Amino acid sequence: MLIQEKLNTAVKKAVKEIYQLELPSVEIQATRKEFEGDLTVVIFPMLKFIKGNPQQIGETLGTVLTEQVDEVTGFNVVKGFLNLVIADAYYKDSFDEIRNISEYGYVVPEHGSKAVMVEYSSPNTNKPLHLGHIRNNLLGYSVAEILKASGKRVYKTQIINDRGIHICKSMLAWQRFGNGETPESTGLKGDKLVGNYYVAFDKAYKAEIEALVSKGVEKKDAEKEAPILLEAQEMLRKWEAGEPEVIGLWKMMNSWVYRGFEETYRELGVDFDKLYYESDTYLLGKDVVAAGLEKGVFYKKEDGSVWIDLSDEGLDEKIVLRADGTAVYMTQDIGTAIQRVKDHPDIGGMVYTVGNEQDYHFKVLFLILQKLGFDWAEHLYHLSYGMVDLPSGKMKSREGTVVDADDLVEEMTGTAAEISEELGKLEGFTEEEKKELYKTIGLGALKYYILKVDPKKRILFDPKESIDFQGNTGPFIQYTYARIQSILRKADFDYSDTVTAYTLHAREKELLKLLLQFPEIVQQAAIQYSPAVIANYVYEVVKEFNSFYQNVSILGAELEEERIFRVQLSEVVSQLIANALRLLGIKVPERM
RNA sequence: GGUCGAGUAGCUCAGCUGGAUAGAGCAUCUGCCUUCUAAGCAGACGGUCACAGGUUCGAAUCCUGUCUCGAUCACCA
Repeated sequence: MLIQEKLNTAVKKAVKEIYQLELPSVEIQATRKEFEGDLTVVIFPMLKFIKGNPQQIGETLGTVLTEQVDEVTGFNVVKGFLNLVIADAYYKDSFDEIRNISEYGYVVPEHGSKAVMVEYSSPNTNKPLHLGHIRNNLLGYSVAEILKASGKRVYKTQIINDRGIHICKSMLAWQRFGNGETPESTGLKGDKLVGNYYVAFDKAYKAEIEALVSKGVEKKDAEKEAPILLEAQEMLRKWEAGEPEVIGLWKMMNSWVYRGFEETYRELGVDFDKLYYESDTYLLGKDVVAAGLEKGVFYKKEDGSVWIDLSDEGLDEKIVLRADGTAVYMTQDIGTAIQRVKDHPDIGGMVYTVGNEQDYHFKVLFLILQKLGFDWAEHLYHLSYGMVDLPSGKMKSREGTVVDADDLVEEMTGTAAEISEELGKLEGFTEEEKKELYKTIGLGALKYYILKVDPKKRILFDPKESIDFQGNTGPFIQYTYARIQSILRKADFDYSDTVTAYTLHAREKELLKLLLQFPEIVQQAAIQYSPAVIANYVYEVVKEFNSFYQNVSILGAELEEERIFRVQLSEVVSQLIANALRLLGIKVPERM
């Protein structure tokens, strides 16, 4: 049993015996470093029930707890805080337990439990991925891993926006200006090539608008009448009609993009269990709307369009089907959600990793699904995150003001290489191994940089100020892992046996306290859908370990039991680092 | 205008289910590599927790109002 729970009951029991009172709760927290003790019972909240001065109550309770709870070996009272000293043995015994758990902190999902589907990435197939997508991918992937570790079964998915007017724009531009270029003929990554034509379209479109305006057409009208836009719209109609030539072009260009995306995902280390394509799902949802009409969830306006009234929930009316019977975005999302549960009947909830610009959309979507009466609709979560902005403002693909995902990864890898070579600790590494290591470190820096920030905060990314490799960073944490591996390689004695009757060094005790928190941290991160919780925790552990490492001799300790225990402790810390970083999608190096 | 989110050290961020003197990193400055990897350690400097009220024994944290920034309120996705 955790000592906190034990203290909780002991305090309640003591209060009952001494004051004849039932305490509803007891507040126990970690003792602050500047005071002596390990755990602190806060007396103040009890004053509502117990009359008296906090100092005295503290003294009384401290005496009783020391007598009745084996683990409590001493206490002191400062103002209304009862600081308890917990026996080394408690921490030491707990350590010996977790030492033998292979994935300490992780919970194995129960067989037959409900699954969560986590959606992330969901790109358009007309342009390459950029820094905004990176945040989305890293967040979604990490939250999926965290949910898994917290004991949930998880499906990772994305919906690929592979159709629509924006796709037709790049298709049309390629048809017009492409001269038959392919990724093979140009040596360009497929998504980059297609993205270039999306930009080319925009350029041509703007030129046409300007030409029209100079002929005296109003700008607003010009934007609607530009021939190239009309042609793109016509192409979309042809696509919807299934015209073979357009479909062929569409398939070809999308396949280029997919190959490009796959490469980026592989580099980033994210993956998916199931892919959905908008071209398959964009017609879904209409039958659900019909059913909802019958149930009275929706209503029809005179022009035939279908709406839902959410004014009772403080929202507006929202259209769910156009007058001509075609679907809107909302219709699709309703249909897709239902389709997903049809495909995976074990789904009990879903997480949508989508930027905060769509907060309203998801609020409405979830309400609609609830009103339609699906039981899983109670467990939908919009993992909303802030935009990644540049000092110059928003990233815009059309205007080329984006930080390209591949470029950024390459840059980070390059920086990692520079620093590594400067430090020159990689004797005996093959070129291949070095490349692998640089990627591990570069990605570690990037991923940690993005994930340590609370998802809902926006990130201002300044390309000129490169991401740090020192301090509260991914590489620092990786470095600590590598350091420990070095110790383990050098520990040429048998350290498998449990050390008994050991007096903990103050820094060892601090480390053990932190280690014991990990399972709770994983749960907290899952409840809050926040990789930042993991990131901040692992940083704290690593800082504490480095302090220990620098101030306490491990392999050079005088006593054999010290050497053994400290190597064991180091090993457990390194496993914890690896397990925590895995939840962030960050790899650990054996050397660096 | 309505709604939602953010505002903490020069910069980037923790802390937010109320608890002790608000913590880290970067930057600046001081020490520490003949001892387990100095991407490190030890320390210094740095704060009107946007502002004003309120609740409380106690508020960065909860409530109200104000200000600033962002998003959103489309038969776009």
